[in-house]
Order: sequence, then structure tokens, then C-alpha cells
Amino acid sequence: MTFAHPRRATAPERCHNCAVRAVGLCNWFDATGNSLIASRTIQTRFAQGAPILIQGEPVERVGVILSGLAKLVLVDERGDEHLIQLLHAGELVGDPFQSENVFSVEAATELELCWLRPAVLADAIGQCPAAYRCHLEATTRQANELKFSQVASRGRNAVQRLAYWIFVQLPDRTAPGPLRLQIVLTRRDLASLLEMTVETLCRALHQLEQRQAIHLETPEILEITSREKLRAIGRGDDDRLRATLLEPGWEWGARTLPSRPRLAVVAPCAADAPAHPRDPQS
Amino acid sequence: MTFAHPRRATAPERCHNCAVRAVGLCNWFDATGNSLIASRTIQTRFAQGAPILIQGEPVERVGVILSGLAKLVLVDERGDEHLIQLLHAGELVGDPFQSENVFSVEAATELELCWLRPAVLADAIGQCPAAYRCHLEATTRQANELKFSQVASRGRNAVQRLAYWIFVQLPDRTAPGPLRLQIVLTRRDLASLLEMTVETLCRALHQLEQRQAIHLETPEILEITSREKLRAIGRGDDDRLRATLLEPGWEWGARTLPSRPRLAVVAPCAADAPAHPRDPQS
DNA sequence: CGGTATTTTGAACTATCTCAACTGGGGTGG
DNA sequence: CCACCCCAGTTGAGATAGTTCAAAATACCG
Repeated sequence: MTFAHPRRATAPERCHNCAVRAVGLCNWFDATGNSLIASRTIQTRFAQGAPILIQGEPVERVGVILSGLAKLVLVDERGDEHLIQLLHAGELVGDPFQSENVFSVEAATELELCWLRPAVLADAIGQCPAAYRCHLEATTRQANELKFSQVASRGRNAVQRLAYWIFVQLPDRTAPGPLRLQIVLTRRDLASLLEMTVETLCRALHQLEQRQAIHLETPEILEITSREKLRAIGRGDDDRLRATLLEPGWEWGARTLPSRPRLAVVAPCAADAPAHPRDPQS
Repeated sequence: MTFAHPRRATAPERCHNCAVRAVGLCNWFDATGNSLIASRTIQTRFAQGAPILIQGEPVERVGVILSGLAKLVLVDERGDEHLIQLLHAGELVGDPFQSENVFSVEAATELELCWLRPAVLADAIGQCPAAYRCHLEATTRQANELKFSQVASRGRNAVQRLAYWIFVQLPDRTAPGPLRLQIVLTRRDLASLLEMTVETLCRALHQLEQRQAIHLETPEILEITSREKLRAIGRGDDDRLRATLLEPGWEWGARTLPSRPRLAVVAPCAADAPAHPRDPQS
């Protein structure tokens, strides 16, 4: 299956219906800047695993993620790929002020992107200095997130890291009925993100199941048996669990990352199996 | 020993003799902006270990590091401190656009700082939009550095991580005579930075010594016995070492971090022991 | 239905952590 | 001045989480 549907945006109003209208780059500019940009974008789809940007190549375009998840990948001297961070809808892919790509970016799931020439973005930002501030804040936020996630995994074992990660993915609101999630990342990607091997990831997953925190319906879909238990395990309270759980209202995550839509990572699936099971590698 | 020498800058020309004149924030502005800032700064000294900014407290000032090293520290829910990143001379401490400090910052070594009220910086940036660009680039550079260092430690054991770190600290130029370095960080800090325990750090250090890559003259001062060996070990070529070393000119580090003055981390000490051995905790 | 890729399980091995004890230098107070 | 303490650094030994390698099981595809 190949995706190659570059559709040139014919009218600025296309943006008005866009899903990411309210987030990220699309919100940095005033009306003038927005229409300037809107008319110069190209929408593209990527299959899971498809390369979006390649480390070391000249920056010919940058993009805004419309839907799906991107992996920020760094290749070390040995040639091993490392999944450093996930990029979500609304986030900017590529650095318009760099001459060549510092990282590779790949589609972690099927993904829609809004391409933009770096010069166009640079122009728009030049016209609207407030945009610098926005860009700066977005960059800072992303960097902080990285730091937080790094701390979250320090001194924690595989099960704890996994539990924490799953917990963070959960939607804020406790939906009625059993909570089910779809893990849209491959084991390989998730393992790399959580800094463990696929084997340990797998074992950790099953350990969480044994401890009644989750239940694996299929390899991709899991049901949250106990949010509390997940949180406790992720926190490292494995054993003192019972004691702590009884105390009402102990804020956790208050100082953690600002919440953000994560629908793409893990989608609460109310009804049945996903329409598109995972695509084969591109 | 206490440091409390706030010296109000009496004249803009103070900056002209400043050591960090050429780097970082001090270079973001035009003449107007610079003098605006120069007249509103306060220089302060910190003893090793002294807190500079506290996580969660309101941002009352930001600073530029003049000399010394700062640790960017994040405290997790369990109360454990994690040294995430080192900040060098010329770098900005604190985020002028945030209302409260996201991280703690502490002096890793004795340190000189140039304080600045966030509003002053914000004003100056407002007057000189190009400064946004500079700030943005500085932020990006720091974030990228973090990502690179993360990759550098993935899938590498303690000895490799340490060897790599030491190698990166080395001055670019191969000075004549034996190369000696001073590790200005405490074992605890360095261990935290390299994500290992002090014990493993210590063992790793001595393993490097056994393998003839370095020699520990004192706990703080080490002599580089073989740059090549250090590089090879850090790379993970421990065994294939001999084979690879014979090939001439295989770029390494070409794609790694842009080099930067690191004098504060590790000072090549040509002559004798440091004037001030490590200060006691503040 | 066979072929291929992903996920899962198993078992041996090992790097690192933990806990505990020892060392040495610097400062403090008698 | 010396005895003492305290702390950073070092060393040792046992416990263990995670890796590696290998193979089974499952899902997916034409």
C-alpha cells in the first residue's frame, strides 16, 4: 500500500476545518500570516514506518502533523536507531532554521502531514514576531517534556516505566465502562522509547497483567483493569500499594507534564477492533 | 565560606571585558539592547552546591553563567534529585517566559552568574526581534544536545558511557605533552549525570585505568594515557580496537555535538594542583 | 496453505545495584 | 598539637533485573 496524495491547498479556508486548527503552529500567526501559509501547504499521507525526514539531508520542508504519531529517531555511530520522542498532532516536524535535518523522523502510525517550505515559514515568522515567541514556547515545552520523561525513567525498572507510560497515555476523564486502549506503536518502537528490549517489554506487559493492572485482549488492545494499581506500580509503590490507595486524594502528576491530547498514541476504543489493523512495514 | 557579593553593574562597559561577551545571551542584541541590559545586571558568586533556582518557585530572575558549571536538577515524586544536564558559561539559567521555575538549578562548581530580571530580558527581546531567533536557537541547541547525550548512553554500559563522556570533555587540540584533566564534578553528580551509582562510576573509572586509557593521579585529576583507546571504548569497539585504530582518519564525532568551551567541566591543568580544592558543601 | 514478520516464552549469563565496610584528608574542638 | 569525626571516595560480595540467543507461537499476506 502506497500513499502519495499530495493535495495542494486550494483555499485558505481549508484550514478552517482542519483538526489541528487550534493547536501548534497553525495558531501562531495573525490572519495575514495564516492565509499566507494556508495557501502554500501540501497535505500528504504516510504509511506506518515511512520516512518523513532523514537525518543529515538538507531541510527542504518542514511539516505540521495533522493526525497520527511520528517518531523522532536518532541513528548512532553503530547504525542503531533510537526512538527519542514521539511527536503528536499539531507539532512541528523539522527545524526551519537549520540547514540540514538533525534527526530522522518516521511515521510511527499511519500519519497525515501538512508540508511547508521552510522559507515560507521563516517569512511568516518574520512578518509576525509574536510567532517567534510561540515557536520558542513550543520548543521549550518539547524540551521540558523530554527532560521529564527522562527523569520518569531514571532508577525505575522496566515494569515501572511501562506502567507509568501507560498511565500517562490514559485519557483524563474516567469514561464509564471498562477502559480499553489500543497501543498503536509496534513492540519494537515502544521498547526503544522505554529503553528496553522487546523481550523485556513483552514480559513487563504480562507482568502487569498478572498483577491485575491491565488485561491484554489482543497484542494491540489492552483493557485497564485498575487505574490505581497502574499508577502505584508506575510510581514504585508496588508493595506499599494497599496502604497508599486507601488515602483519598493524594495528588500525583500535579507537577508532571501538562496534559495534552494523546489520542493518537493510544485510542480509547469503545466498540470493536480497529478498522485498520497495523500496516506492514513500509 | 559564604558568597554574597552582589555588585551592581555601574557601567555598560563592564560587559566589554566580560569573559562571556562573545557567547550566549550577551550576543543576542544590538548596541541599544546590550546597554539596556548591561546597566541592569547584578553579578553574584555561588559556592559549589549552592542553589541558584528552585523548582516550583516564581521566576524572579534569570541569569547568564559567567564562569563555572551549573547543574540542571529535577526532583521526582520520591524526592530523588536527578542531574539532567550541565549548563556552561554563556548559557541562560531560568526561563524568562515561564511564571515559575520548571527545574532547580544548582552550582556544580564554584560559579559566577549575571542576574537579570525576567522583565528586563523580555523587554530587550521585545525591542530586538532578532533576539527571539537567538534565544530560539540557543534553546534548540540545548534540547538537541540533550537528545544526543541520551542516545550516547543508550545501550552502552557504564564504562562506555564514562569513556565517551571523558572523551567529549577533551579539548579539541591535542596539546603537547601529557594531557591532564580535572574532574570538577563530585562523584555523586557525575554518577547522576551518567545514570549510574557512585560505586559503578568508581569501578568504571578504575577499569579505564586498568585498560590503560587514563591514569588517576588523584581522585580529581586524571591523565589521558590514550585518547584513541578512550574513544574506542566509548564507541563500543573494546575488542576490535586494534584493527580499527590502524585505519587512518575515520571521522568520529563529526556528527556529534558542535564543540563548545568546556573548560569549566574539566580543565586541562598544565602545572600543578588546583588553587582551590573542592569547596565543602554550601 | 505455505511463507514471512511479529510477538511471546524459555534459559543461561552478566552488568549493575545494594548493602556494608574500609580509607584518607580536612576540619574541629579539646 | 593530637584525637576525633565526618564526608567523599573506594573496594568487596551477594542479589537481581535485564540482556542475549534461540526457539515456539501467533498473526498476516498473497
